Amino acid sequence: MKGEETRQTILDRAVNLASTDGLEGLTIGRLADDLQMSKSGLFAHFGSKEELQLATVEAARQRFIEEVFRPALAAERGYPRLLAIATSWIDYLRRGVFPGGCFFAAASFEFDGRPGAVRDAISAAMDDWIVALEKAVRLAKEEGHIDPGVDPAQLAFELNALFFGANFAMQLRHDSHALDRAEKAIEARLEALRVKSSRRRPRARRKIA
Amino acid sequence: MKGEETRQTILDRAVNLASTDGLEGLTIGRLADDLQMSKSGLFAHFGSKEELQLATVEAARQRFIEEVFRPALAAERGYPRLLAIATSWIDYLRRGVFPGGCFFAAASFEFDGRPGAVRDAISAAMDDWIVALEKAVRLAKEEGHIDPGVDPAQLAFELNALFFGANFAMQLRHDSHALDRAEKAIEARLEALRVKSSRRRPRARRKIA
DNA sequence: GAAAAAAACGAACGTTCGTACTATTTTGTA
DNA sequence: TACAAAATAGTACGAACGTTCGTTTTTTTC
Repeated sequence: MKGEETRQTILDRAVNLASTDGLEGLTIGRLADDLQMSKSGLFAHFGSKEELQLATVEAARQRFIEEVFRPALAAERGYPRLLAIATSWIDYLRRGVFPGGCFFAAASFEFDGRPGAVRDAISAAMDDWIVALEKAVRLAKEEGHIDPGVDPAQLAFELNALFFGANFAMQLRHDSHALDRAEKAIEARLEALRVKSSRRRPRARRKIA
Repeated sequence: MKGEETRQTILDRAVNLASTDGLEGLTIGRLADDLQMSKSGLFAHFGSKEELQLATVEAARQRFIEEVFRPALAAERGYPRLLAIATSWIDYLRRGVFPGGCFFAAASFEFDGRPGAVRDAISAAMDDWIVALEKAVRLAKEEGHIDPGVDPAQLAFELNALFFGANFAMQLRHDSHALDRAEKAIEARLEALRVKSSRRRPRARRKIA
């Protein structure tokens, strides 16, 4: 059982390293040096560079879910949860959960041009995330909390774009207002769609444009 | 004068390669093979990998200005030009000016975690771009075309975020609606800020929040 | 068209990459 | 505590990395 423990330690470090230097910049030799273990010993845990990368993506996914998604699920379904997810994302960047900013933002832009299993894994993870965002929007609609005319895919697209914009402004430009700007934009966008009615309208049906 | 010509050929190819594989993934050997010239012959043009990367960033910047910014300057100052810049960006992605999507989106996320001259160059280029966006917003305000309460930095941030979001959805997710969504979001955002008055109000003064 | 300058080449350097083997140490269990 | 199994280390490999150097080819200039 020692193996699994070591594996987790390796992946923890790998995720951090990859978030700053990229999944390609993540190298077995450097990772081993960093953890003060032998290249071959580390290598044996994964069998190939690609497997290490895949495991790293999965580990990052777990961390992301734990740090961003799970906490937001505590908020009650509908508008509160939608807002909670968005602010949770901003907060996750603020807390510096990954030292290089958002792991998946970096990974997405690094691998969007190359084929292969790693790219597929990143793509699948991001699909899950976007779908989760869309679902949150849909639930808010069904609860009658937001304008029934809202297109979940469109709103999810815009929210996700603001996340990337925040990551960019913070990490590359060191813009200290980056998170404030993103928060402001998100809140304005969501607030504008909000239905003020005190009457609940669950099961609202309407085909979106 | 043959040298300069070759240099340009190299950089053209380098920019394309880097837009898909990244500036670190761009390797002198592969680039030389690609152009059917010797590693050393190519190398001599730049003297170091870093200089090649810097020259590549600069070449990409020229291309970006030529393909995105310059055409938009044809639109008359104020709201039309602001909208032109935004739609020009979308169109530049649609035309596939860089084979791997937006060069600067990729470069920004690749280098936002590493120090050095290359990162600085990318950062400077993006600064110019953001400042240009802000200026377009400011001019639209001064022309009285949009709500005088608009914060140029905030709006530039949001527009840029939508660009990145479009690039992400298109390149990684192969979402065929990516550009439509971005366009829709941009137009909605700008249209909402628009001042419908037929009366021109140049020199509108108002401190923004 | 000869001489000078610039550009491109080919081979080799030392280093690091991912990976393959075998040996050694550590761990869990009978 | 002995023994099997699992985990880690050590060594070596071929390939590719960025870089250097001396030579050859091409271009420019007089």
